[in-house]
Amino acid sequence: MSTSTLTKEEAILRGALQEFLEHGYAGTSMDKVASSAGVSKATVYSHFQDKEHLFIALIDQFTEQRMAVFLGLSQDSISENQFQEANSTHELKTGLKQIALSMIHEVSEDEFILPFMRLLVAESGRFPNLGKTFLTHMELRGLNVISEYLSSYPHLKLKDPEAVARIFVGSLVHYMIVQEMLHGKEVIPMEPERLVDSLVDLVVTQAENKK
Amino acid sequence: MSTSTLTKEEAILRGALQEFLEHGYAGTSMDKVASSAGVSKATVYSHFQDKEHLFIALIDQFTEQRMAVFLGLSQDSISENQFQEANSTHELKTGLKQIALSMIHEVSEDEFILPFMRLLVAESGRFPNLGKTFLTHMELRGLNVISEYLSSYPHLKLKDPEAVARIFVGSLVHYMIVQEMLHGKEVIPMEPERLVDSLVDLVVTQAENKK
DNA sequence: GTCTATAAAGAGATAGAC
DNA sequence: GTCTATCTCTTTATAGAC
Repeated sequence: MSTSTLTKEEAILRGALQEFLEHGYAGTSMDKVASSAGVSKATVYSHFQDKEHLFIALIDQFTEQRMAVFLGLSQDSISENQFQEANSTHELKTGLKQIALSMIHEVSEDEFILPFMRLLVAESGRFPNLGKTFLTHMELRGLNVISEYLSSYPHLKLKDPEAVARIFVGSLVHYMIVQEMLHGKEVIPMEPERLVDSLVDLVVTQAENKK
Repeated sequence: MSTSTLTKEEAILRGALQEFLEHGYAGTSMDKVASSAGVSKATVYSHFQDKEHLFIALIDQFTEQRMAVFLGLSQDSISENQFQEANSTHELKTGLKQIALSMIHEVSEDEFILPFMRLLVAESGRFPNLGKTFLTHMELRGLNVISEYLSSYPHLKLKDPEAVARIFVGSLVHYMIVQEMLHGKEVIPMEPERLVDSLVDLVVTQAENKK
């Protein structure tokens, strides 16, 4: 899909994405959005009531897009792991490790995710629905994927798979917030494998011992 | 310490704290800082070069203050738990649970921590030193406290206590980000005890099984 | 140091021509 | 729908009096 086929509205949303992700809500001017989109400011206002509506429309669109991508990915992850259904703890470990590393990989590959999360955290105080929408559409789905994956292994009799899913996802998200968003790589470095190995160990070890 | 004994500079920093925490960096005007501090704008500029320097000075001061409080707290936590040095896994569980719950409690008690973390995440892209300072002065210390606490229990032969400390702290921080900052309480609720119990179980269970 | 007043630039939003 | 030009208010920052 080339730039020349963009409608004005798509161009505006694309320009808005770039500006809002880079400068935040208050730090973004409608002038910059317009010039980044290659249209006039009046055109922006002919498509979107005001700055706030543009912002919300942008976040909604972005969340929806990412959700589609994410759903595709998690489908893949599940089916990749489902043909290994011999359910040894070794395979569970491999599966969990793969899921964790691919989560980390996906975030470092995608140039938009980190600034988007930054914006989400920054503005969910003033725009509470931003956080809620993200959580119900993205986070909850991610938690369910992990939770069901954990529950599907009979050896792993977890008391509370939903809570463990939060721990699993939370450890990884926090790791990325610290390492990437707060520049922890430079001041408190830790290789992804170290975190992931310990995480998978904590979740799976008890199953090994009960064997 | 009453308001009347504040120097102008202290008053400015206090006003700046309120405004920046509530409206973010770009969303805060020097006019509002001045009026919130009860001084004129020119006075603000006589103490601080410009908005950026004021902001950085504020964050540094706040980080230093909190660090002092935090160091006091973690001293307490450690000594509270050190007289229980009979090191049964039951006591380890109790100690970890207490640490986790007091972390969560502390955050919900303190009206400044959440907005501060929001601001930190929001602005550490444009001000990388914000994140780095926070991590070296606060996060790293917190991780070390947990890490040393974990290492101090002989039954718990963790391969990598530092990584486990990240998982421990990360799960809790992520939980608070989701529940409090992104308003997860209202859309994907989960009681603190559920998370903490599972977390402590994951960390300690393997020690129980090796007993 | 501290104030009032103001300069100079940038912001959100709209009018009016095409 | 789309543009240029503009209105109006707010912003950062400073000049000058006390």
